[in-house]
Amino acid sequence: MDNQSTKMYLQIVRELRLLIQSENIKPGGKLPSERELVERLKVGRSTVREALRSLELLGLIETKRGEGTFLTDYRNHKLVEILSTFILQDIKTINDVHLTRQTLEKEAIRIVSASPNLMDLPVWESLLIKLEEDGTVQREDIIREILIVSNNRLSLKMWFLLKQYGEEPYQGFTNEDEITYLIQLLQAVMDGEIEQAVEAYNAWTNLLTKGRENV
Amino acid sequence: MDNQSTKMYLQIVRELRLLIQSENIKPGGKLPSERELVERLKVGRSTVREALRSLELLGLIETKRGEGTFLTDYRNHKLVEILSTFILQDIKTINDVHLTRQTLEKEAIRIVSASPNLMDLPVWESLLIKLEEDGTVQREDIIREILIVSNNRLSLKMWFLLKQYGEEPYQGFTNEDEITYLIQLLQAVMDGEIEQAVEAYNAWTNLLTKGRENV
DNA sequence: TCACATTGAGTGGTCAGACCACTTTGTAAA
DNA sequence: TTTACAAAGTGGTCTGACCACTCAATGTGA
Repeated sequence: MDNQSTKMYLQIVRELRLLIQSENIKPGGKLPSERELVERLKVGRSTVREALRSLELLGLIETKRGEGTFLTDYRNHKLVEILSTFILQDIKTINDVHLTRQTLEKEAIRIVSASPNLMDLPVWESLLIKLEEDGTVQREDIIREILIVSNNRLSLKMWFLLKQYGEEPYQGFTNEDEITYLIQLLQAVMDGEIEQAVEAYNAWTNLLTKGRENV
Repeated sequence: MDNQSTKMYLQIVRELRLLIQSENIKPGGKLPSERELVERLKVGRSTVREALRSLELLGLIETKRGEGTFLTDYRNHKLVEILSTFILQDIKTINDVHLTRQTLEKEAIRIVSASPNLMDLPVWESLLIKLEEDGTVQREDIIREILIVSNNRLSLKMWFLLKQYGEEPYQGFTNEDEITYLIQLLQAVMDGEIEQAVEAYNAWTNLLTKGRENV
C-alpha cells in the first residue's frame, strides 16, 4: 500500500503525535483503540501495534488489557530502565554500579546541604530522632529521602535501578559505627555543612565496602 | 500460550538481550531472522516484530529489508528525534537530564584530580596546548576524556546516553570565557586541586546554562 | 427497592498464513 | 569467463481469527 521508503510504523508514530496534539490528549488520557486507529489511518492492525509497542517501550504510552491505551506521565518514562538492562549486560564489575550509585547519592547530599530551605525540612529531625532512639529507620530510608528531596526524578529513577542491580547494598544496621556516621551525616545536612556531610557519607560507605569485601 | 502477566513482547526483549550476550553479537553484527526467532522462541511472528520494532525505535537495532536485523552501537539518532518531539517540551525533564549528566561529570573530575597517577597523564597537557593554540579541541573531547580516564564504564555509558538525550549540550566554542574556564579546569586537574577543578567546571556550566536559557 | 450475579460489547494480546518488496546468491546461458 | 536471471531468504504489511480481561448494562432474586 504505502511503499514509501519510510517505514509505516514510524509514520504511525508521527500520526499519533499529531493526533494527540490535535485532540488534546493529556497524560492519563485515553487514545483511540487499536481497531479504530486501523480504520482512521487505513493500515493493518499489526502495523498499528508495532507503533504502539514501540511507544510503550519508550514509556510514552501505557496499555491495559480490556481497557485501552493511555498516554502516560512523561516523567515516569522507563527509558533508562530498558537501556540499562541492555547496557549493564557487559558491565563486569558490580563495583561500577556501586560507585555510580554513590555518585548520585553524594550529589544529592550536596544539593540538599547547600539549600537552606531543603536542609531545614522537618524530616531530617525526625529521622535523626528515630535513628537515635530505636532502630526503625533503615539506612535506605535516609538516603532515599535525600534523593527525593533533591528533586531530580531522573537521578532518583537511576538510583532505584542501580540499587536493584547492586544487590541490596542497604539492609539492617550491623554496628554502632554506622549509626554514628549517619547521625553525623544528618546533622551536617541540617547545618548546611556540605563537605562535612560528604565526609560522613564517605566514612559510612567505606564501612559498607569493607563489609562487602569480607563476605 | 504464555499467558503470564508479563507481556510477551517484553519477554522477547529480554530473551534477545540474553541471546545477544550468549552468542556474543557485537554492534554491527547480525541477529537471527524474524522467522528463526519465531521457531526458537515459540511465539508468533507479529509478537517478535513488536519486540524488534520497539528496540529499533530505541535505536538499539537496525533493520534492512531483504538483508536482516543488526545490532547497532548506541549512537542512533532516532531516539533523540522521537523523544524530543514527545518529551522535550517538558522543561523539568530536560533539566533533570542536564543536571544528572553534570553530576557524573563532576564526580569524574573529582576522581581524576584526586588520583596522582591519573592527573599526571600526558593527555591533559596535550589538550591544554590544543586549547590554547587552536580551536581544534571540542568541549566534549575534554569532558569525555575525563570520564574515560575516571574508569567507570557504567558512568561513561550513562553519560553518552544523557548527552544524546539532552540534545547536544556541547558544540563549538562561543566565547573566550569558556576557554578560560576550561584551561582553569585542566590545570586544576593536573595540579590535583579537586575543589578548584570543580569550581572551574561549575563556572563553565553556568555559562552554558545561561546560553541555553537565552535561546 | 436494593444487592448481586450474569452477560455481552469493547479492548488489548497473540497467532497463523498470505502476499509484497528487496537483497543476495547460485546457476544457466551467451 | 561473463552476464542474465531465477530462487531463496529477509523484512514489511495485511487479514482474520481466537483468547483474556474490563466494564457496564441487564436481569434476577431477596
